[in-house]
Amino acid sequence: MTTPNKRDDIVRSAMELIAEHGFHGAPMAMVAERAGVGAGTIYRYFENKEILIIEMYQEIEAKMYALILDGYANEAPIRARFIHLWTALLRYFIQFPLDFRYLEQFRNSPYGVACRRDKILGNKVGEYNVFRELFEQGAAQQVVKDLPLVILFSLSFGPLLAVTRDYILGFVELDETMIKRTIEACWDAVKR
Amino acid sequence: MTTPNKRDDIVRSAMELIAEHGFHGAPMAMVAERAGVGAGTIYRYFENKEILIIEMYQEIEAKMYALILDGYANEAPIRARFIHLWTALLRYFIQFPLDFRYLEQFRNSPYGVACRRDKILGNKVGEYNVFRELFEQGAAQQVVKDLPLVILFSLSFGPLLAVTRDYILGFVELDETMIKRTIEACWDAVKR
DNA sequence: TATAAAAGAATGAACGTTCATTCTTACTGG
DNA sequence: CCAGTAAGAATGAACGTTCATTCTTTTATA
Repeated sequence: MTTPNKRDDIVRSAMELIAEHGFHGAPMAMVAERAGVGAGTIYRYFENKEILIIEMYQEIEAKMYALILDGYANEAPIRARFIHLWTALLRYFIQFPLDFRYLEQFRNSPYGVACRRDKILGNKVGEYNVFRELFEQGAAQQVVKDLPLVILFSLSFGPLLAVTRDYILGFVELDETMIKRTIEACWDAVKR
Repeated sequence: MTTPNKRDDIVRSAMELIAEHGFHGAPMAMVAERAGVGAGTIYRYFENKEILIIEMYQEIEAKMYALILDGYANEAPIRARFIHLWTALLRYFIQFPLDFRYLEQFRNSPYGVACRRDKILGNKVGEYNVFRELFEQGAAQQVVKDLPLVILFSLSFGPLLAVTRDYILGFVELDETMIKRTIEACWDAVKR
């Protein structure tokens, strides 16, 4: 009975449980039960829990990039591009809070740290990265602060993620103007 | 054999393990071994693991407040007070990276979220809070952005914590000028 | 010797993973 | 069109391990 969506059921189930209760609050048995499959079935689709976790992250990342790059104008001014990307990101998180919470769990796990270490210290120079490109051009045009790339990332993503977190935890409401002003504050942190 | 520092040994051991490997990477048996005590001994000092975790958080918080309030001038201008507090906080994290990593683990745990929820929604109006006072006065004097308190917190702590995290993970170096410019960028995010 | 403290072996619950088995589907020759 | 059979997807009980906590024994102190 190979329904084509059995894998998707497992992913959705694991995602909900992990986003809400963390990796250790999502035992495979519970993932299986919620997905409506047998415990062993998961292992037909994913070699083990770690691989399930990493593949889920990669799927979210791909989905996220597709969304924020939609309508992105490569030749627009730095500030406009920044506003576009950060706004799209915040909207994405608002629309898919489960994705955000999963990413947060991932970020704070050994997998996430290792992943980030690779990206930063690995010096994948060939690899294309919208964010890096944006900041490098911004530095060249002297419209963003003259600081290391890593710090520019932290200064601009830090507040965005913190606000998103508070919104998703129900600590604050975000209407259109609040979104706009939050993104502008993120820009203020990096603009020269 | 009541050495007076047995409790401290347990706390230090638990702190190191939790900071480095998370709550689930710090089994009680390992905490005991590193502290040089028997597994059962821990339960003479702490009722259970959860209470150990929470008490450790409270100890760090107290230590942190003592440090950042040292030399804090209540009547100084908003910006100067902001710089003082954020700089002291960053220096504290740099000096005690274990404390920072423990706090991060705690923040991302159910304990930490519940704790924060209490502080924000509990409306502990009577409770004194330097940060809230600073932002409220800043808003009154129109030197900080007219945004909800929660968002001002996120905008200013978000980048600080993100940069600290990158420093502690070894992704970036922080000399005196870099510290100064990072704090100023945090200020830029909230200043009007 | 009596009492409190410390130790670490014992316990039971919970976990990720495996595997013998069952069930479903696809394919075959008549 | 229909048995009959092979292939492989799905299952869930069972396993070995790990964990927090408890219990019994040993040790130190008074």
